[in-house]
Amino acid sequence: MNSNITIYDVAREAAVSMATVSRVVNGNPNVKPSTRKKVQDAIDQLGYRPNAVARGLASKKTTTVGVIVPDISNIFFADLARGIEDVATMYKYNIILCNSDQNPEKEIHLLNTLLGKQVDGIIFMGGRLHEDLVREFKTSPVPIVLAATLNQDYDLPAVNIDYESAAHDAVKSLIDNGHKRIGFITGPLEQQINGEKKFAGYRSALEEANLPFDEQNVVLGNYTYDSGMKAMNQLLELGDACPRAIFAGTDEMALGVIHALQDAGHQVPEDFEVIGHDNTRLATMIRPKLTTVVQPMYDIGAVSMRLLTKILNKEEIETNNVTLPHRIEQRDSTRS
Amino acid sequence: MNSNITIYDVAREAAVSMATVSRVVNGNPNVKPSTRKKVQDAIDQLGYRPNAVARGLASKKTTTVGVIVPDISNIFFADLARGIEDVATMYKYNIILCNSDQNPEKEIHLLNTLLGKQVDGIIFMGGRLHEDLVREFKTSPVPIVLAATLNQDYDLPAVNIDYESAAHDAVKSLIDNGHKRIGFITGPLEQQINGEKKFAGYRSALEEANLPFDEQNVVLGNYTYDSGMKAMNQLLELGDACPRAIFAGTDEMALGVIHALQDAGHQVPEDFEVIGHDNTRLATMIRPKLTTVVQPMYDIGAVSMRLLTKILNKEEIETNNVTLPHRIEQRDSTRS
DNA sequence: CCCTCATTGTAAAACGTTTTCATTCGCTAA
DNA sequence: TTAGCGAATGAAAACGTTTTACAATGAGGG
Repeated sequence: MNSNITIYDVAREAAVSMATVSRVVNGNPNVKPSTRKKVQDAIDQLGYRPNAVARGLASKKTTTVGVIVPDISNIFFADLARGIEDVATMYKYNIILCNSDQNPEKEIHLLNTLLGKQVDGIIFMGGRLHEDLVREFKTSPVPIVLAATLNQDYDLPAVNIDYESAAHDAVKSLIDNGHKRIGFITGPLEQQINGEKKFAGYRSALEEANLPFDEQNVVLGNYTYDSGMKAMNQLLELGDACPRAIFAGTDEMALGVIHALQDAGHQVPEDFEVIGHDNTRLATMIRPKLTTVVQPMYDIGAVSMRLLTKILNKEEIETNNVTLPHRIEQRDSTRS
Repeated sequence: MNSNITIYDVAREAAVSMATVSRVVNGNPNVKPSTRKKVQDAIDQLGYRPNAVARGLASKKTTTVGVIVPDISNIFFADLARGIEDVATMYKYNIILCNSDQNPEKEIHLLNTLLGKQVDGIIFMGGRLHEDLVREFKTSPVPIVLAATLNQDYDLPAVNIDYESAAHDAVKSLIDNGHKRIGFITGPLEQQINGEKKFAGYRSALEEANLPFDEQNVVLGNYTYDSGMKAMNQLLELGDACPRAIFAGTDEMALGVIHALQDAGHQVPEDFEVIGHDNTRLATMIRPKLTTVVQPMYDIGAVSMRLLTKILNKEEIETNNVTLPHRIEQRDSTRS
């Protein structure tokens, strides 16, 4: 257990060279079984624990990957992180976790810190990729994969779902239920996923059904419960023109929407239908249970990490840009 | 930006020795301003980025701490992690995050992995401390602090709230509202916090009010929403003997309780009063909003990390065992 | 003008591994 | 018997820092 036992002590104890000890520790097959045993015994007896830092210096591999997320206390990113961690563990990697708060300067700073720590790779998640960041990514000495994050040119490894088509499907399901006016509560438009993809999906579904686009049906939030409530209340002020079907960009906002409606004396789904996005655990913790687009965050995390290991192991890779399937989970906040 | 620039390259570029470069990088004052500038220029021009692994080997400090939590995807631990990370950043540490799933073998394995990686310290959270683990903790070469985790002998650094008194207060508030029978839905009793502390608080509040303890009013759950529903439904089967006031061990279970009641056609707080524990974000995402004991997870994380830095810096420490204040947040699931 | 001492810089030894290359050993085949 | 060969082992050089011990330089006091 003592931590000042070095490979050299083991070598002396087992009467071999440190190279041989190293071979045993690393499972190198070129060791005679009898010496292997001798060394293993010495290791057990001394309680030797290899120093990963020294190992990292000598081998230039740290078996550690950096993970940058906006905010781990958000259930959404926490799920992602768990997916990453699980497959990291599977491949014997550890995770250095960092919160960026979506702050571009902090993102760059964190990237540099991680590179300084010689991580073997990085998984990044953020709403918007500042061009400085992309430049740094492209010159990075270690591979970087984007999780649930789009980059303009699709030239970085990334794992996403098809946000446009997901939004399209959600809005279409509302239209199919007979709605002519659909409310859309989304996150900041400068984030590509909201501003381009989800928004495009919303519009294309309207167009497809020959419904007019009306700017006042679109309200911006910041992903939170409160912003969802606020957005819905704003919509409610439209009076008769208020859409009776709402597509919210996150589950948390959808909960806010539902509660805003209930607080105003409306029934969901009888008077208003609402559909969320992400399928976090929250979705089943509300009455009525929330119909939502499932974005499999855990899977995105897991697949991102798997993709990273493939790159690290130089395995054959079909595509750098993987798109995971989405679907709509029908629950009780919409009429089926 | 190139990562194969070493301190030696900088030294050559600036025409000084590597020791001087090291001094500049580490802010050692014994460097003439003019040389400092010369070195800094070389660093900037070459895009030198110190290798933290080499630094760690030479200095025996990695500015990295390990964090072991049961499951980061649980909103509760995620909050804790954020608290830890924030003050870690403040003190220039990074976090290696690990999920233990409360599995004793995994906990020991993770501990050893972290020690192998030469972390400067560890923050641990887990429901139950297996004695093997405690033994390892006590012989650890680096300091370990427990976050929201009790250990039998209170001889390890730890940050908690007074769970017994918190539970007592919660139950008492229910009694003060006129209830004679109080339901208690808690987590696994082998976890000290549930089995000893919260339970003791529950009983002492009853005793204080001269109310009888009735075993059938206590139901075990596993912290989740579903287990909360199930537990409440079990209580409901008591018919007329069913307690009309419930103290749930976590917010998530409390949500389950409320929904179980509502699904059965009861009104909260008119027919039943419910009080939760933790004050996670969930508490305000339900109707009625949840009255709950606030256990400040973010603060516990932050204070744990601060305590760890104090130990690492050998700062003066009042007490190894800090108890943070708790309080009850009155909302709408109880009558005030 | 010499001596001493503080200041600044240098050289080199850690730190604990992995890895390269050479060497030894034990056999087999000639 | 011995040359030849592959497998097993060892010696020592990296890896990129920090740190220690010391040398050189320069300033100030006598």
